Amino acid sequence: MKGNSDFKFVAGSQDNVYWFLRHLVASRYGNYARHEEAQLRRISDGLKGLLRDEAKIEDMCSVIEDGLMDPVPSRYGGDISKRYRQTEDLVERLLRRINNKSDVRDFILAINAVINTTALQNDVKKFCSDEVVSIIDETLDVGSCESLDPSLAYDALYNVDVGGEETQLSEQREALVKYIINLRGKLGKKYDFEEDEVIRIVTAISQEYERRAGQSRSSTAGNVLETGLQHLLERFGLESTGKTEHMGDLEIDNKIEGPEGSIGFSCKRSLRERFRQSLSRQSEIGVDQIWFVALMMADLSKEKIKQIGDDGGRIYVPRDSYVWELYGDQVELEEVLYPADRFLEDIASYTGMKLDREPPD
DNA sequence: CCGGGCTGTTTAGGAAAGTA
DNA sequence: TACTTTCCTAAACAGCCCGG
Repeated sequence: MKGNSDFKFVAGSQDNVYWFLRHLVASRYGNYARHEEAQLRRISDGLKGLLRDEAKIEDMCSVIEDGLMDPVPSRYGGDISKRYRQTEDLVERLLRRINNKSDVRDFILAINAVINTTALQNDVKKFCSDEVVSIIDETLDVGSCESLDPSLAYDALYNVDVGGEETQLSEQREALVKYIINLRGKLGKKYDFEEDEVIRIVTAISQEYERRAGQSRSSTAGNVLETGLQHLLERFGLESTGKTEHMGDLEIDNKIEGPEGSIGFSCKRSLRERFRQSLSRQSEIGVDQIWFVALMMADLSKEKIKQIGDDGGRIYVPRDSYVWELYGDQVELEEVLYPADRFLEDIASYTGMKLDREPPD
């Protein structure tokens, strides 16, 4: 523990690279790798010099501590800055693992790895609005059909979701595989590591990379659906705000205001506990109803559907889903549960707008 | 097995601070 | 004053875990 006690937990060094990576990225330590890449390079160069000169370990630790703290402003708004406190914690966690020269070498390896994998993450081709638009247009058969079919709207969103998942994951994996192949060669030749040491380092990097990559996939998935819904509405000439709105803890992804009614939309892959945020507050956001589009049936319990209905919302599910098969004809759910192929036409009739089925030139 | 309650990393966007 | 940068918070979930 940090503090005055004499007890010190002595960590094993075999997972050094993993922990160094983890700490350099952790948000509780200020996400140092994202904010101070250039400084990490300087620290790494400095340490390499000290290793060559056979400097004392204490001097290397000072270089690490001073180097990490140096670019971080200590005060903010008359108080100690949050980043400064986070960086102090980072230094403490790193230094307790650095006791000899091979720990320093591991730290240098971790700095290189974190800089390289951050670059990989940034360079990976994102599944962006161009791809969303083309998958939706292909599903609707825009270009070859004489009249757009609104019943394909849900299929289009579903295809976007599946395509996004596939694309993003395989791009991220491809980048990692290339990097690891290259690194593995270097670790064997340049550093003379044993095979099991190489594997410990390579898996540390992979494990940490996936932790970050997975989080970012989750982030972009929501955006992809929002983009998809907006494009669908545009294709069928339904004018919408196209932007998410926050009213305190309440969020909707899109909004349509027609002459006869207004709808707030909430697109979700799955419907977890947060959907309640959007409900029973329609008036605050200035819409008559909130409609949900959920792609995954997995956690759509009857209780949840009822709750959406009690708050005057609707949810659209595909006709060939088990949810529709079981609940589709239940009188108590008829005001809340609707088949997905009616989604766009229901929007038009509820808001008093007209669907434009004309394919673009 | 389920659902509630929580993780961590990401992004967006607002407030505060810095600069021309 | 107007613009830019920095700091910080909120919210999302191609998530996670565990008690009843």
